[in-house]
Amino acid sequence: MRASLSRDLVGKKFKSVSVTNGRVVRRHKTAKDFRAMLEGHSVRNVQRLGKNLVVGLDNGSHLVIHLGMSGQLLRAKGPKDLKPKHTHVVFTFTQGGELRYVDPRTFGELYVSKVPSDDDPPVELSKFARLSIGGDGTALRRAVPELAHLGLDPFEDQIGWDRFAAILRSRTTPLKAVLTDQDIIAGIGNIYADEILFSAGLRFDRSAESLSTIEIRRLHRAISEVLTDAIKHEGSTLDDEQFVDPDGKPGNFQQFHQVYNREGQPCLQCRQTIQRETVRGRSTYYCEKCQA
DNA sequence: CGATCTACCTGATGGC
DNA sequence: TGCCATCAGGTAGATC
Repeated sequence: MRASLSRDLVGKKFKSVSVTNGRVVRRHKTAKDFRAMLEGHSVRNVQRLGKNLVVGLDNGSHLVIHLGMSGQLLRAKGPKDLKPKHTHVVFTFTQGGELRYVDPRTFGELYVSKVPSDDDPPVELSKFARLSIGGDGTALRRAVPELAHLGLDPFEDQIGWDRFAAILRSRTTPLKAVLTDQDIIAGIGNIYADEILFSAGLRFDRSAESLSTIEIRRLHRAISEVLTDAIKHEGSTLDDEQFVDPDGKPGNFQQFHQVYNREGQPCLQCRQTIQRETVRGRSTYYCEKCQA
């Protein structure tokens, strides 16, 4: 998503922004306020931190977009292109073309983070983000304080497996809860948590502190490996075709899922039947033979 | 402090 | 045909 938007948006200027469902800009007092912070400004870059897309503007402010469960960003040629149901925001560019935000469940949101000012108190990084030893994540958090609470981003922050070990050692929480806690590691959701745990050969309900050094290194490796693969195959689109890129194109990584959405099917490693369990209201898929 | 629950929404699907 | 329950990529904020 980030790469596709970057190719498309950099250098374009927001001509007008229309908001037809104020809920998706709920951080702003009014939709008008949101519009005013964008109109007349051009896009400098498109970055990402965790699950947030961060569109940098020419005045130093940032448009942040989180797709939630059902959000889509879709390119359109112009206003005569048929608008999908649940189109809540339309960005029109002076160079022509539109970008629409579509979101049936409205769990996603968009907001413009103010230009950082010198009189602002210094941004307080999250406990885990402070462990980063490099990357662009820290600069991004300072530029967008709303994202400072996020934990380590597997690509935007650098962290060795030894520091990763320190994060796990301090917690009795089940592994899956650690992986999906955005304030610890940013960017992993329900699908990728299950795929990462399978790749690492670890059960979702193992206590984080119970991992041996070898297991910690396997998990550390699995996080980058699974996410790198998923990005290479442009993400996971399930049967309802909800996740699509800005051209409406679905991803392909679902074809490579080892466990997610494969209840009752044979494990691709050992032929054992994949199990599904509901944990805190969400599905968890795993192989009881490959994951210990 | 950390861990856990709830509410926020619409739509698809399946049983009766 | 309708009615009801269940499930779906997420997380802020309340509460334990």
